Amino acid sequence: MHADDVFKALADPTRRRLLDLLCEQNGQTLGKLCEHLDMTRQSATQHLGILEAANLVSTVRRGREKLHFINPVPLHEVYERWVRKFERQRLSLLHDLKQELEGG
Amino acid sequence: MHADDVFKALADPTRRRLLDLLCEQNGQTLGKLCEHLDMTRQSATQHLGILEAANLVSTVRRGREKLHFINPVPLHEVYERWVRKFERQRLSLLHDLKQELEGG
DNA sequence: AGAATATGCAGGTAGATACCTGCATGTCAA
DNA sequence: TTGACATGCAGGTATCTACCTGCATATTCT
Repeated sequence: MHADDVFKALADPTRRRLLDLLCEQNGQTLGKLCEHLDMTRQSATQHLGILEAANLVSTVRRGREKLHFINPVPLHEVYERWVRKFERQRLSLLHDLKQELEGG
Repeated sequence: MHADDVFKALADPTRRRLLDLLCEQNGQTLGKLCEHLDMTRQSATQHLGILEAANLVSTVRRGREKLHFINPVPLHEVYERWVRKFERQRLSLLHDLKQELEGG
């Protein structure tokens, strides 16, 4: 897994919006997704390409259309590997700061 | 909460490394953190500034030193608001793709 | 076949980003 | 007070990024 690609892909609000749109209705075409975005089709294509490179979106060609599907696996892996560590130590990390602020 | 700041802050590998370093030992100074990074102190300062702006790191001055502490709260909020939605639908989202691939 | 539709590809540009160097400020300790 | 130490601040630059326009290709429908 390439954590950097996933994080970079998530860093852009348009790409998070695309994931949201696909979450509402999975398997949408490029044109359909563009209806909800305030930019040219070509720009949206680039964003979808980045999501695809990060393996967050998988595509299937159907005739002249290209269907886009969310792949939730990388998100899950990123969470497991990067976020849960901080979650586990959440209270103790806050405790460290609190103690310092109190002059510990 | 400013989700965009948090995601952008997490998009850089150096900044994720800084969070890791603070997770290992919370409350480190700038100089201490720099020992583990292959860049100038000034560059590291910028990264820490971005983490602080995203509220992922809180700082406390102690004399001429500046102590850095992780704040795990924004990470938790981002997870709750952005990741769990996909988690909940994980299996059904994969199901959509599988069905399309099988010619559904 | 020919028109309409859906997407692909090749540049071009303004602004953001991640580095850097150089110098200034503030704090501690002898 | 003075030297050493820790950090702050002001630019400067190369690269990346996100957008655009223009044109090409592929598929469907009449």
